[in-house]
Amino acid sequence: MLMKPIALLLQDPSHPQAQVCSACEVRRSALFGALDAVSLERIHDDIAAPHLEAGDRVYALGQAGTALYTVRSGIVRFERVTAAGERRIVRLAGRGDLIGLEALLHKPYADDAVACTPLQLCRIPRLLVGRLGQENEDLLTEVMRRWQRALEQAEAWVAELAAGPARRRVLRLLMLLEHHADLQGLIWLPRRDDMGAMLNLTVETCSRVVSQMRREGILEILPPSQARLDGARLAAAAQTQDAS
Amino acid sequence: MLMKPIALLLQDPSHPQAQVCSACEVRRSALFGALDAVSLERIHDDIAAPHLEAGDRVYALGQAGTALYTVRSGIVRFERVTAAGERRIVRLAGRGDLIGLEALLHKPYADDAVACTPLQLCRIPRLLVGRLGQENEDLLTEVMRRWQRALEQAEAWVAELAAGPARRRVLRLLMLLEHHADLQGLIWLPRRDDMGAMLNLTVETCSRVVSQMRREGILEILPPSQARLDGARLAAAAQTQDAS
DNA sequence: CGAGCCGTTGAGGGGATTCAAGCTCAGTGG
DNA sequence: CCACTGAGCTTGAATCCCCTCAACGGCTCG
Repeated sequence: MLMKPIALLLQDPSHPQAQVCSACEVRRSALFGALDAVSLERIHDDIAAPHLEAGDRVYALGQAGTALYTVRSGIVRFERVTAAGERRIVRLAGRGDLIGLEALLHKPYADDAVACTPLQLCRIPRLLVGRLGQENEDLLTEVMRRWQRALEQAEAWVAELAAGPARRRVLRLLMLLEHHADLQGLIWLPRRDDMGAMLNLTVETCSRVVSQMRREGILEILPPSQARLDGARLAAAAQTQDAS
Repeated sequence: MLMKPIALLLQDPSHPQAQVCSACEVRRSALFGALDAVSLERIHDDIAAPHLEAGDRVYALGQAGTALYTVRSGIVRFERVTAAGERRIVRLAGRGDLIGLEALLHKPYADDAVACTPLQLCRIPRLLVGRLGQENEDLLTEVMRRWQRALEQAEAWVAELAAGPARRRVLRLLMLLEHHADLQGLIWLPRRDDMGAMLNLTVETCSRVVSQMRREGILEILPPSQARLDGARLAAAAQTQDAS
């Protein structure tokens, strides 16, 4: 059978998902960046692209997961309730990240995954990855890369965000959020209680520290839930903080 | 070619490592538990079984890793230095755990890995896993399972050990160490400064809390660096702590 | 316009840190 | 044999940072 040229294939209206995938701005960094166009063709029908609002839940802890998700835009937080009954946010995922990997292992999800901002996802059924993985070595390597990435982020969270004085924790969080800034250079500024759940601080302390930084010109608050950072002052403040 | 019976194969003195592997007490839970005896035969020559003392380093952050390790006995800690220059322990690994997974991806190690107790390891060259992985689907699944396990442990660390009052953090740490208890029911009791690096507390605070728990009969300190836990009192103390 | 959510600010108290001193114990050498 | 030493652990006292409790303001929405 003759194979169509890739350009035509990806514009074929009989493969509506083809256009989404080929146009996907995160394809280079996304899971299926490891696939060639021919492999890509076969998967279009299986992928949905749900859209969520801030606060919506992607999946729930304990749920028997049958899919993973690529984050095309927006930020996802992973949270769980501690043995002491407190809500804690243990990690964030952003554009290009692959979440819900545990579904591949037929394990229930290990956390609640919640949208922090409006969210564009690609829903990838577990079986699809299993099928492709048998033929395509690179795909499995790519999956393992994502696992390692998540692990490193979780460890960095322990080291950088869970320790030190309140001001330093907030500074480090802002530096992390800076990496998820949108095209206009705006960051998502979490609600104070979410900050608290991330940094292990109270709402009041978060509010005080953020307000202080606003007065110092480190950030400019732009409702709703956004802010513009002054990178230079932020870096300077972090420097000062770490020196002490 | 005729295959030898497994029992003979594994006792074959021409495969000295065969005896170690077949007798390995962690084989059921170890990486190569996914392999059959025939596959197992081929790998013996490639595996070394180093022995380390407490304080020795398994590998260093940034090192270009060419091997992963199975922990046959003992406890390993993963530590890194924060941007603020403080040493932080971000995770532990114990018997049956597979460490240094990032070597599979040709990435440098993400942390320092240090022996907390005398340590028996199996050193598994990266190339060996790559070779076996191409033939054996289950092996790769098993590797991914380890990755997920490490991720869940890191997230649990954030949620349970990095938050709450000092007494609760120490209680939770003891409950974690309880899972790594040896045959006599003794746990590894970290030095106070290591506890501090795990729980984000000062040496003095750790000392005060541990001493208090010793007076309460929750634990009995047995130098060097060991202790016997009173499981019931520990659980009761944790219960009380979480209720508040 | 009142209700409710979210953020902010103040005052007071508490738990961890800081600073400091003394303790135990193993190793060393006179 | 024992004084000496240093590392690790413990304890005390003072300080400080964050938490708790409380009140208030801005905003959205019914």
